[in-house]
Amino acid sequence: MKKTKDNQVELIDVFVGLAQATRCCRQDTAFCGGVTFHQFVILDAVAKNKELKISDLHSLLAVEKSTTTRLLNPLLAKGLLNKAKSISDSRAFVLKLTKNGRETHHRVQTCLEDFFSKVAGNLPAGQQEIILQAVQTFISAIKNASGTFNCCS
Amino acid sequence: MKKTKDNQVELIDVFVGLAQATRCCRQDTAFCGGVTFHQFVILDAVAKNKELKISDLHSLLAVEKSTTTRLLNPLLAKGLLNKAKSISDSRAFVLKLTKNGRETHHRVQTCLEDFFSKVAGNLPAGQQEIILQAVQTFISAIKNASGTFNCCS
DNA sequence: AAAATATAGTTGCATAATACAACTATTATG
DNA sequence: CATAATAGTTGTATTATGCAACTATATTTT
Repeated sequence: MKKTKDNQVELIDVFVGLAQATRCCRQDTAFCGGVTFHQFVILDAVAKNKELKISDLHSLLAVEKSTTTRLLNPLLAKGLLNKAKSISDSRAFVLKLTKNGRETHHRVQTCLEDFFSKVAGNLPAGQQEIILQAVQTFISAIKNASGTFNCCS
Repeated sequence: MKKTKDNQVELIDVFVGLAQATRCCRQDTAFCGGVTFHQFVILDAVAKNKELKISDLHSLLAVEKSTTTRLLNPLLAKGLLNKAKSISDSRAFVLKLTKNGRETHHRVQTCLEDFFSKVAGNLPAGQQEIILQAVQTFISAIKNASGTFNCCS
């Protein structure tokens, strides 16, 4: 029982800490170069995948499909992305970076490098990999727990 | 250069993973027992601290003070918390749990124990502590990086 | 002590994110 | 072919959020 209690106490602190730390990725705040975190995630996904469909973004962003539509809108309006009907499935749309979008993506990526270098530099030397792997393991644990439990639904 | 690039690639994935995993703590979604994550954090902070002032919550929640006011409102309206002028500083208010608030806090805590047990159970046996410490280290690294860099402001 | 400054908290305002439900169009399955 | 499933959009309502302006009180400076 003590053990469980301890786990809980630590875990709530970890969750609070995560909420505090990830505030820098908050949606409405410009992350880098006038682009929000979600917007960069979208640009980056499109940059890394040819033929990325809108439906691929739902799980990446972990939002409802209507939210994906609305997160996409400003990027389309700013002319950073193009939407074209998929040839293999005419319900779907394929996303591409425009020239402007490629430039923006590159610019923001450079900006992020600075931030990520700082984060990495704040980790104990020689332990970066171990720590990042531990964080990934923790992320998986949360996802699996949410899956079966749907996070206290 | 390669190293930096690798760090960035991994870090963006970690940040995306965090955004996905912490979606279960999203503000507007009931976390446990009809209470959102932030609401639980508030209840928990009040439960653990006598004489907790509203201003103590700003940093805990990592939000602007006006947002604290507004996150508090539903809890006050539901009669889970009491607000009383501090005797030591009559600008400030001290928060207390009501009877109802104590019951709710206890109920939600029990609900969270289930979730946290599942999370802990998904971590490799014998490595829970190490992993949680690594996550805490990572959180600190982000916070420090945001501090000097204010997250790409 | 008076004046200037800082802090605690609230409210007006505007905006972003978000989900759910209902809808259209298309594809897949019985 | 009929039914069900999927891709995506839009209407609607709610929550979260920050900034700026404001009141009231406390602290610091002169």
